[in-house]
Amino acid sequence: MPEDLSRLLTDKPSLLRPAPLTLSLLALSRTLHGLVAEQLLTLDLYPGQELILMRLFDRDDQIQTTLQQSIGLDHSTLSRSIRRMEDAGLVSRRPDERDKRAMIVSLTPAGRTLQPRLAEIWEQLEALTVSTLGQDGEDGLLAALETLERALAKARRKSS
Amino acid sequence: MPEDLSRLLTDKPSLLRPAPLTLSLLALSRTLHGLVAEQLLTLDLYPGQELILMRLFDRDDQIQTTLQQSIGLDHSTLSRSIRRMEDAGLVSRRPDERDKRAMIVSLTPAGRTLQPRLAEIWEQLEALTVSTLGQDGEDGLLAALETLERALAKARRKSS
DNA sequence: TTGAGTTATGTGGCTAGACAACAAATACTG
DNA sequence: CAGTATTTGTTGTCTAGCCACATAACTCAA
Repeated sequence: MPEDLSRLLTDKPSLLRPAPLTLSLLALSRTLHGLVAEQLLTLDLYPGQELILMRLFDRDDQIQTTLQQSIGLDHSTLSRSIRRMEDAGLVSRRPDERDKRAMIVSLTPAGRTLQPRLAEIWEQLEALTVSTLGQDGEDGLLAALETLERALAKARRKSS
Repeated sequence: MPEDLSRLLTDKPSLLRPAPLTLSLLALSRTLHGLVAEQLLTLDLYPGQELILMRLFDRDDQIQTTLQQSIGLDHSTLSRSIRRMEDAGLVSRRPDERDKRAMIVSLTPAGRTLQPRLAEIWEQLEALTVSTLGQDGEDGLLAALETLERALAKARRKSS
């Protein structure tokens, strides 16, 4: 194994050195995404599919567009993801009787099976972060993250 | 415009309610990614390409594998991204004389042009986050994020 | 020197995600 | 009521990113 691994990890691009917070956020974002993807793969899920499942856990039999709006991804992304989840046997689709354009997405028993296992993943992640930071540090971080998220979301809306 | 937008935004999946920190991190991660992608697109860059450019800004004429190791993406991802950047005229590639397997990636003048514009994007992002949090809150958040990132990276290494 | 192992890169195939174009059904409006 | 506009969903095409496999070149040891 390369013993200069730590050197590589701390070797950050100099363009990002004047932006330490942005750099940290980007690094954390990437690591988190990889970690989540890794955990989801143990359930044969791909990133993004868990968002659909969690919405259906809360309320089953939803119109595709309703799911799309609550999740915030593009409708074309949802269309394809849901089709793959249908192929995988996690959800089923049927046309709405009243609005023949709409498709109602429902959980299958196999899809519902994933609920406790998904909950376990989030529990483990939360336990890991909380134990890393300590309960006190966690509260402050949580507030800061939420403030930041709102500000960034606002900034994104403005520029679009 | 839908006036229940705020309701939708605060309508979080109940599975993630017991994991508020994880939820915040995921939400922030997604928003940040979208915001960065949006900014990069103004430079005709796609997410991930800026990582390659920043490494080349720091040190030009790098072997592809060296770039890959410092960035941490899969070599196949780098291979394709660099080829597209070559097509776009941002970098050039030539085989190494000594090691005929290796490809040396170099910035073109057009690629170097992006350095100040990329720096500007990071500056704006940093200014946005700092102004949102305040200088004091920023320091604490920065420390927490770095601690978290290390812990998550470690957790990911362990499980793989 | 010859042959096995390693390394550097590329390619095929899968996923997510965005945008654009389109069809079908519904809603609205003159 | 007829025609237009909006909504819903699908598909095509681009990007990133991963894994698995293949190829060429280098390294090292017998």
